[in-house]
Amino acid sequence: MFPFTSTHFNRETPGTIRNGKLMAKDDPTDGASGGDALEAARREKLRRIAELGHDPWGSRFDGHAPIGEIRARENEIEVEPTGDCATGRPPEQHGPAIRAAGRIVLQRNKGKLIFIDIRDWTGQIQLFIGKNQVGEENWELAQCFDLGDLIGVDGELKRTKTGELTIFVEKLHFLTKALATPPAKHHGLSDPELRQRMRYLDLIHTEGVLQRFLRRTQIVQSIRNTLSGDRFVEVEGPTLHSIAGGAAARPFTTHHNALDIPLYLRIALELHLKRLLVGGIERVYELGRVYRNEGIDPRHNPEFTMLEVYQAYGDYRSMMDLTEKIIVEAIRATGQEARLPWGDGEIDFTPPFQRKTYDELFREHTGVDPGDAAAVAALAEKIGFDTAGKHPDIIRNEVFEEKVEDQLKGPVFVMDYPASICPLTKRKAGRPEIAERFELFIQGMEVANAYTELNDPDLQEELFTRQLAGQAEEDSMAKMDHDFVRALRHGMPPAGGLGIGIDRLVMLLTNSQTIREVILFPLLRPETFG
RNA sequence: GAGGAUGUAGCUCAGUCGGUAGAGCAACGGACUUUUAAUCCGUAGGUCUCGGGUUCGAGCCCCGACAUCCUCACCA
Repeated sequence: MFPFTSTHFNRETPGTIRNGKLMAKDDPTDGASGGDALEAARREKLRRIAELGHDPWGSRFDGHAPIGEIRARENEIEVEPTGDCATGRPPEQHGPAIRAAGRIVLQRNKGKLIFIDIRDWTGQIQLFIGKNQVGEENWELAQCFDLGDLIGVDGELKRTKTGELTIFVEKLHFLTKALATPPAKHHGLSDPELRQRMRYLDLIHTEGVLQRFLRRTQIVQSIRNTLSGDRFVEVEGPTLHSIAGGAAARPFTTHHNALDIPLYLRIALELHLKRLLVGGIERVYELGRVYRNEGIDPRHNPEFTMLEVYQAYGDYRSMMDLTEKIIVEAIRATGQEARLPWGDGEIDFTPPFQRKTYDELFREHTGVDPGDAAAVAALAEKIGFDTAGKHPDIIRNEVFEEKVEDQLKGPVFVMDYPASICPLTKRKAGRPEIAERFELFIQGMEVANAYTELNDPDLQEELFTRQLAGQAEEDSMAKMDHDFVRALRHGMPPAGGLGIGIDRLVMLLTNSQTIREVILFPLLRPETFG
């Protein structure tokens, strides 16, 4: 039995019901503003649903098939050649018995006949509800349906006269009332702010959004599969750091009460994963959230998902092969081919990706010899950079970021960076000014960053110190991580390490031009209610 | 942090020169048993983001605030 009486659900419905219809005299919309009137009408129907003996908030509903699977049973419909085109009477059909559940997204009332489209996360299908076919009880219940309600149905899968695959309903189940009005049925939500704040509505009503986020899941799952297939193990490092290291970024700060110490949300996974290399976990990765207290734009969100992988006895070339494999497999996992659409154009992910050196690309895009410090400085001045007192590598890199990176449509591995801007990277044998590092650029975006990891504790300590000298004192990231250096003193195997920005990779693999399209709940200022 | 754009009904959007606030969808009432953006008739729905100012009169002009978007800055 349903222990529900109207009073459980009736907040304060100003209208009254006679003969099941709202009487104009006591119209709940009377004097109410638009939104309130819409909700009042829905609450009134909710009350009637309870009166009819149904729980407006539903309960467990077993045995229903995903709509996508139901649609695939179309070929089970048998048609007997008894149709009569002249009278419009459809031919006799026999289809499989179906139980489905979903949200009402379209409704067309046609006298003693209602067509409803319900949707679940696998698809959408039409329902046929005829007054004479479903009986009085079901028909009364159907009068209480609004767009957005969740219902279940039992019926037979057949086709209408126009050939539309349809569940001819025999019994209705009420699963959940929607008190709020959904967006316009064909325009959906277009206000980007509403789409982000009310992602639940965006997922239901904006074309392609649900598919995009499911595809994100496929990509992440594929990455785990690829790594696991290569015998990498996944671990979980701490997200609360007393020293936020492994990258240069401003951290979020917080505080632990019992220990009474300041803490930082992690800005990278690197330093703890390398400690695990020391500890003998020879192939290790973490796929998790990092936090950087910096600006927000179409390519940056304050919290984002990072993959970092470390492989003992590898180097940055092993990481290049792995990066390519991870991306190619991810594309396959989403059911796509190597040439992916991107805006008006496309990106060709056919391996092998281009591999070019930093110097090569510098020369190519600036026409200046990267080894000619004076010429590079002159170019920097021309662009408008302040070069006074700066290390030539820093100047060169500023020019590289300004003039080269945007041009790298890629995918292209940029190899062999100036050592002085890579404090965690091993130097090339015999060429201490070059670091064994690559970054993968696609559409001007840095998607991956990898090193042959520096495992010389003395050099690491020196580079930390040198880095500190150039940092502002209040910059909390600029702290020597003594424990990390101590770990290196116990011997970290030569290794390759890789970081991939998952959100950016998902952008590229889902043709999404902003990072907020691939993050379910991007950071927004809190909304003020009331 | 700087500059620009936007903010009107639940949703999507018009709103001319400063002169009574508009449409579609959704809602409510009515007709309709093969519709599919159903159709048709009728009704109702507004703190024009918020606060000041100018004006006889402001959705519109001016100032400020708030939010979002874009560009730039920041970002190993």
